[in-house]
Amino acid sequence: MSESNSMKAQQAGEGVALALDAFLPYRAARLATALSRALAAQYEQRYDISVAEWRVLVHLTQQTEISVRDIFTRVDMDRARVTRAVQRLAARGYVSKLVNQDDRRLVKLALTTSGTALASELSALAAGFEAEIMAALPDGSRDQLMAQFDLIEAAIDPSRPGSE
Amino acid sequence: MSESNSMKAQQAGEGVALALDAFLPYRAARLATALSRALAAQYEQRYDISVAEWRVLVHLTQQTEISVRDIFTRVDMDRARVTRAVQRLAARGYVSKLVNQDDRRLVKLALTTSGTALASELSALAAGFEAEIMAALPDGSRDQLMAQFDLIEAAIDPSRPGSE
DNA sequence: TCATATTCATTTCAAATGAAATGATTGTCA
DNA sequence: TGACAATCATTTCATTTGAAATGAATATGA
Repeated sequence: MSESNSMKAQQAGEGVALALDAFLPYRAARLATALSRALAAQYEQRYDISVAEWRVLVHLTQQTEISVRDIFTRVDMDRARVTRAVQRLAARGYVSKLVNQDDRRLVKLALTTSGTALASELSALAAGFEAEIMAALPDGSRDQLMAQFDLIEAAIDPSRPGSE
Repeated sequence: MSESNSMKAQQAGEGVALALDAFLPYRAARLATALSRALAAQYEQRYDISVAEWRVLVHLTQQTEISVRDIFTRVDMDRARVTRAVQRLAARGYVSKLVNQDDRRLVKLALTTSGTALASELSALAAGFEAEIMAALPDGSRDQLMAQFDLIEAAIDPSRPGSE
């Protein structure tokens, strides 16, 4: 209320003022947390499921008879985080956990019947959530976004080239 | 040893298999952590700066004489997280922390001389990092991405309409 | 075959996180 | 004016996180 507005941008470091609002890593982080929070708000209380658990469930929807390692390499979570998410899901009967008899170090995860049902509900919820957002974007935006994301990820880590 | 492999994909939930690799919230989260990690790898050890500290520094580059609240509302961090980042930065002499005399509940943050220097180095580093990535994308991708991000954020939270 | 290295999943432990409590200050309104 | 509500920064405390340690199983190589 009394700051002389003449010295507003004085200290701003001359030439090197990074435009934070147009800085990709910052914007990507902001976008991701906004999406994650909004989506989680729809299932966290209703189903008492955490983000990590959600990811494991949905991943098991895609491939079953899978190990902890398969998940955390593919889903970008810590090994410990996956282990703990699986523990909670198994304790509640959504996921079955058997020892892989071909390699007894590995765990063989799969959805149970109720886990399959839950995953279906969650998937439908998620698809609806995303559809609402996508409706605000021009046609073809999803493909465009995914293509751009692929390129960026490839540029960051050349050893993880797009597919597989 | 006992699972008949004839029941491989049986459990996969029929119709509702969400395509995780094309699911926006998941891809945004993956992208954001990949970017954050790759960037942080460039400054964390070299300057001993955390992600939260980096954000506060860069934010102070844009506007000075600012409060904790100004930062955490704009930069999408917890109040406590901002407070702690500021504490560490102040302890190392990068940020000055004064009481705002017009409203003594508020804190008046600003970069010190060495803080300005550090922020400049970090900004240059970040700009270079981003430029490398952007070089892998078609021209105009940044504007396109930012426009799409704006639309998505607006769709998520209509009360936070793009600018301001 | 046996010793060693490697690969998993899990656990441990210290650090980070965030929701709620606290203390200090300012705003509101009777 | 004075009581009460609201706002701000910080602290507290319980939970979450992830790096490293652990234990179990398999691979490798002498």
